[in-house]
Amino acid sequence: MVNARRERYREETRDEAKRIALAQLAEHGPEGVSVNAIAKRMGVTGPALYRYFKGRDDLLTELVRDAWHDLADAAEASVAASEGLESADRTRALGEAFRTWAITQPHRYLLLLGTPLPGYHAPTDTIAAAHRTMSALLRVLPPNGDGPVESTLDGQLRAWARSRGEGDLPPAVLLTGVRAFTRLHGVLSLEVSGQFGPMGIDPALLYRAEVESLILGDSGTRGSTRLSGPG
Amino acid sequence: MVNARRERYREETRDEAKRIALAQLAEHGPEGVSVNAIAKRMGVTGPALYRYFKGRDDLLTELVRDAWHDLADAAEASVAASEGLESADRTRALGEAFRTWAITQPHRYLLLLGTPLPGYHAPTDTIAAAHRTMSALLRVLPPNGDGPVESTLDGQLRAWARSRGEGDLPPAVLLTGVRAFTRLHGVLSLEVSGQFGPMGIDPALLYRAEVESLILGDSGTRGSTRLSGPG
DNA sequence: TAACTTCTGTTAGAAGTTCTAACACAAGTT
DNA sequence: AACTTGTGTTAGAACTTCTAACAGAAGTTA
Repeated sequence: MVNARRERYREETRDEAKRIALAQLAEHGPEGVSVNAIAKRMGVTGPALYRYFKGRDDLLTELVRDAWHDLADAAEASVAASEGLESADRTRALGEAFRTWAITQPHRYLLLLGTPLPGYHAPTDTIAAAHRTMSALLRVLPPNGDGPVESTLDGQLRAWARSRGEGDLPPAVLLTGVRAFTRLHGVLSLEVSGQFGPMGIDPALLYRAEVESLILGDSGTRGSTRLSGPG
Repeated sequence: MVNARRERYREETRDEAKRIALAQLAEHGPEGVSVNAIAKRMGVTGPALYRYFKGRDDLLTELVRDAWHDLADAAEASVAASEGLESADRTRALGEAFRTWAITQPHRYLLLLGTPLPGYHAPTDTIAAAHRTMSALLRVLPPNGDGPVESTLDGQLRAWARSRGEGDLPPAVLLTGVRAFTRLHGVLSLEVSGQFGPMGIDPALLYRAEVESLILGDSGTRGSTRLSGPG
């Protein structure tokens, strides 16, 4: 039988370590997350932390896991809060929520979607959390996708939808969702990695322009099926 | 007076070190680039390499610099090769060239546009190389941007164009270029970091869909000026 | 040719890192 | 009270970056 007090203490210790790791991540980047340094800040010696994490990789994987869940929670919260509004405003709300989540903790966003960690492989519950985020997006986007989709892609989208238990959604809608994500990520990714800095362009304006184009649906869902040149 | 033979040897040594560093980067990621290991593979001791690079950061900065120049060269080569073709086909060609460059050396793409290196600051010639890439894009994209642009963004785009000696291009065209880049990067970034793997969706199809939407110009350059919701 | 300077390599070592092994002791269970 | 489990310690191996001091080769100059 497991002791509850010990279990609670263990969880608190793990949380404290992760909190400090997150601070290190923000300050020095992924390479700067040091088990030894975390332990020192906690007032214990380095090897003590190996009772709580298998190693550095395990600790980082945990941070990735937590971040995905946190992002999914934020997305779902936005969708819940915008219930009753029209699709355009719900999309704007989710778009802002997504961007806010990203730019208030750029290091975390990059942990999820930047350069992958060397030996990292996503645990299944992390993939599920990523799916939650995508589902939130699909729930608010205007249903502009209703045309036929190029056949290869059509099959892949159907298979993907089935695997996540949303086999009822038409491929065109799924495609709209995926493309919406890649477009928003395109701007956010460059913003959080500081690429717009030297350009003097406000990424918020670019980002909102993308959001509006998603709402207008003039974003090539028609053209998306044309995969080769004319003629 | 500088000795030419020594200078040449020095350059060769630097190149060899960078070649090995690139191999390490591909195999073990940015964290796996080790000065010591590079030296060992070259048949010298670790400290010897410090005659050629100030340190690890200096070496990595060099890799970033080279990669930007290489990418710009590839973009310009594509633009030169497609001369005479119509805009749509030139855009397709450049799009494919960009993607090919990225997916044949994902680690290098991520070095440029993934998680930034801790203490990295772009040298001026690197920024110039990035500008070359953008200029190539602007040269082939269809001139769909001719409407008015939201005033704040308009000013920022004008200033940006002036700073790179292309003050004659209208802001709407510049905006089209920037947004084209963010969209293509959105797909590529997720592809090279392996995010589409578990989804079972072929990123090439998504990427080409984005390219086609850029060609059709239905990508929200009209909607781009609407930065807030309707009334 | 001899002397001097510069370049390129060496070894030694400081200060880090991750992580394992062996040990000490407290906490919880039987 | 005896036993098991959890949590911490120190010691140490095998790495890392990077500096300091020294050795010798290469190139320059008198």
